[in-house]
Amino acid sequence: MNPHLLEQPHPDQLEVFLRDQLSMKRFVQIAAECEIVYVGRAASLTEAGDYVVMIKVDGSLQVHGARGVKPVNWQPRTDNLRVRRDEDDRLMLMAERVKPDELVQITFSRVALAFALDLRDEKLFQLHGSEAEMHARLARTPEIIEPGLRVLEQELLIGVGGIDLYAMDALGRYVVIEVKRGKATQDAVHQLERYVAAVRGQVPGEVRGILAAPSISQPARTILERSGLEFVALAALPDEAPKPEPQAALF
Amino acid sequence: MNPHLLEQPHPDQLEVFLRDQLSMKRFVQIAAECEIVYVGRAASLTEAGDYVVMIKVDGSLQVHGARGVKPVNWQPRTDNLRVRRDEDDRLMLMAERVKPDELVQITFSRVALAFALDLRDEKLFQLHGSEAEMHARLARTPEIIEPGLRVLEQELLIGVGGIDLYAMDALGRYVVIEVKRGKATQDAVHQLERYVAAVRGQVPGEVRGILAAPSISQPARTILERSGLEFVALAALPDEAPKPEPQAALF
DNA sequence: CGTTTAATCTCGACT
DNA sequence: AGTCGAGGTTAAACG
Repeated sequence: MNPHLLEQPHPDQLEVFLRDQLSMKRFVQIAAECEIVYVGRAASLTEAGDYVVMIKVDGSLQVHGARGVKPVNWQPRTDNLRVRRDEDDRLMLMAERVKPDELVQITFSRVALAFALDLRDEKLFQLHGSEAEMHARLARTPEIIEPGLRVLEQELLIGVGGIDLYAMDALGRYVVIEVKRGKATQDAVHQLERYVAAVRGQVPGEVRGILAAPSISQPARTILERSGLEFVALAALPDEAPKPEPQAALF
Repeated sequence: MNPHLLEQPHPDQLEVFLRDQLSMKRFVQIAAECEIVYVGRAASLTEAGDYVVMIKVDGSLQVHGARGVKPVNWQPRTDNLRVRRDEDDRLMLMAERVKPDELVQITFSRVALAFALDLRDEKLFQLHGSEAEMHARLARTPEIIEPGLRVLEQELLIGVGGIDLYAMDALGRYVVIEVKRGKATQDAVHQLERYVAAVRGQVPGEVRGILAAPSISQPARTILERSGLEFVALAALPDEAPKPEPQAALF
């Protein structure tokens, strides 16, 4: 990874370092006292304090505070990354984005640590338990939802979105199925309503709407029943990975 | 910030370092070749590769790859953070959460850099342009939406959610207003529909529904008009912060 | 390019 | 503790 490291660098030193390392598109971090200004979709102002700035090889920038997974400020896709000095000769880093028009501007006061790394690109990443996997499983075994159900389409695109599963029941009625991997909310009911309405405008006869999820919130159930739609509880998928034995906890 | 720094530490050295620094609840980072396993709401597996692990004072953990604002793996509120050795004597870090039951497990192979910092807690952070601010502004000056409008309630809670603004128009009709800070989508229309339906069940007479946003998507406008609801375009708030002059871009 | 949807969404507020 | 809704959501997929 070949780290390049600076401890308590002078601003001149850090300026050269940032220009070099960022133009080489290396992974760069700066731990420093700084203040941050953001202007764009919204606007934010952060008093001078301790933050860790992370700039990745794709130009994405994030500023982390002491707590939480979410950065205090960020820029997902920077178009222009600039280093300059302000009127008091403090070093500034500016991350600009064109669309939407946004700017994150960091002014460094005391810098504790800066480093750059060759972070080789990410390796294979596998995720299991996504909603897409649930669709596939239900399409293979639709009897989980209801006996006699035949799946006609998966991810059927209509004008207003995509129907997770489009099926026909044992009595020959069309069935629109919306699948959720977690507890179904009112939003999910609205999605289903929209899809059912769209299908009713397309095909003759009765159209059923089924929300399939591990569980459903009470308000969601209320509006679901009021709309004449149905809920089917899906059993949670069993976890296969065994947990390692407990150890002394650090906290 | 008093950084404590290790370059290419031996696993024994890193183990002691992690136990010490994490029990002191300092901000800790490790840049290393490692593999990551996650099991919980979903499950993921990452091949050995270069990642940067960040552990904050609140126990939150995130593992960053070469690209993107989002971490590859994370744990927002860790209940137990443990360090142990695997059967091949490689150092492992485990971040466990009880509710929901989740585990992120990192196995380190080659460690390039590790450090700990005293990251003093975050200073004042001000955000402007939130939806809450828009509510307040519209409640103060409802004539922006329509002449003769009187706001009766802000954030009125009904069974199925909260009405942003509840008002009465010049003709004495109740008006339900849903405010969005960005372009209004179909979801926003559904929310408004839900609130209007709830109010119609409570009060006599006509009830209007207004979606107030800077703009609206075409599909949203279609379903809005089909439901007999209205859209009012809000002028965007002017940006006050002036942009600094352009400089040579790094990329 | 706009729109839609999923996400291990996170995070805060409120019942 | 559960639920809802905002978010500078991010990011991917699709027309």
